[in-house]
Amino acid sequence: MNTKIKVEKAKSEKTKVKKTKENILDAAAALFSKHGYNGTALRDIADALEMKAGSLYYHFDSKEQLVLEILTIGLENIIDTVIRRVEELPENSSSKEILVAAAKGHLGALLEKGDYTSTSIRNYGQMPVAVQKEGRIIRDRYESMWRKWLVKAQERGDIKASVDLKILRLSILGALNRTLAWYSKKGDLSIDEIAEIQVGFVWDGIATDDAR
Amino acid sequence: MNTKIKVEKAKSEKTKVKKTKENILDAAAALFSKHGYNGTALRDIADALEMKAGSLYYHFDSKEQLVLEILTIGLENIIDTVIRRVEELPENSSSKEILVAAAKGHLGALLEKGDYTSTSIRNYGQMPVAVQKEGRIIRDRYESMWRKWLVKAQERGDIKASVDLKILRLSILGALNRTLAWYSKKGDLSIDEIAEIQVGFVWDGIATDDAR
DNA sequence: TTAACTATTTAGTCTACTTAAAAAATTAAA
DNA sequence: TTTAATTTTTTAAGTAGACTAAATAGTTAA
Repeated sequence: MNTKIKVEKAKSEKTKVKKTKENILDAAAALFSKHGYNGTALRDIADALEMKAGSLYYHFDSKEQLVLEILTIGLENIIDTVIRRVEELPENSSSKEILVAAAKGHLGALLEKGDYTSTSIRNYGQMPVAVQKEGRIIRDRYESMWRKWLVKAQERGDIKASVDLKILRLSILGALNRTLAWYSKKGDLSIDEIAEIQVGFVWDGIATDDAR
Repeated sequence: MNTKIKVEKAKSEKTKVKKTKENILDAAAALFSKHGYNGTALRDIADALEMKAGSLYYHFDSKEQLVLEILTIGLENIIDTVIRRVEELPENSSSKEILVAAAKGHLGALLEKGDYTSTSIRNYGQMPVAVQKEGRIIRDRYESMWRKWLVKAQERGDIKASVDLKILRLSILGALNRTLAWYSKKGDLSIDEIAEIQVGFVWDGIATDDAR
């Protein structure tokens, strides 16, 4: 078989087909983000690209698979952002600094990234159950990063030995994710400030010395 | 006009019509809870009651309105449970005790109530946007109860003056709601214990004295 | 018994996802 | 360049599910 030519062909094809697929993903992400999963018909996506709805099926098996790809890209995006923020820290950073950096990355990705991330988070609940299940796999990978940071902090003696790290992790992420529901750019607090405040609550506690 | 008779008639009708409507709500809540909003066809609901799908429209204007009624009942359920738990406390309870009781009520309603509550929470994201918007009105009423408790605690000097109560409230509820995603009856912790732990994190803080 | 009202069914419309076959466009080979 | 093969898009029809209007059945009041 003429492998050389085959590879050449594959390469030139790829750039073209891939481009179309990318365009579809972009248009879909933008529409899902604005009108939700159920509020966006394949027709709408096709219209935005001056195609017919049926044509989308050459590139995707179903609407479900289409949104799954968007979800995956969006979630990877969050993971990358958080990792970067933590890696940017100096070597000798404190446990609290690491958690704050991770929280800032998490909120930043959630609140100010583009259509893919926003579709992934805001419309997660609307997606078909099968898609949500796939998303959970990526999320688990993400959460294990947090698990690592928390274990390290406890081993260092910075987090009380009595603290249940699993519940802690889920509490922190639950609190951070909830921010999506109320954050507004017009508010007087920046995303970084909100992250710092939320980690601060759980790190230092909110009670006065009298009340403990 | 013969008002007397009209009222009489209305009364006897009501019990009968209301019964049918109630049956529809019950069947729908059970199915939504199990298969989700989009995963449940009106056909399925009608089948469960040995009716035809079209008949449902005599009792409800739309699928949307049907799920809205279920959502409302479920949310009211949570509010009632939380209020009851807090009112059961002795007069002189501490701020922390009040918050813990509210958290227990919140988690209890979320995790162990019936189909209405579980539909309201688990499928909230799947519901039509208009329904979610309605739900938000009730949720706001609920959150203002929390606001009240927190303000009181801060006025008493039990919560640090520097704490932003709005962010605190949203953090706590975010953390509690997230429990729905991971709680399992088979776990070794009871619902009350989880509530106590989560409030404990934010009340006392997780850091060791060394790390602050 | 009849008239009015209540409740349910039937039959069909509409929208949106999906599929299969046909057509068009592109690429490779002769 | 022409032909053949392959890729991509469109067309047209199929299906499912929400919804509607008209017909029918059942119930209550006079």
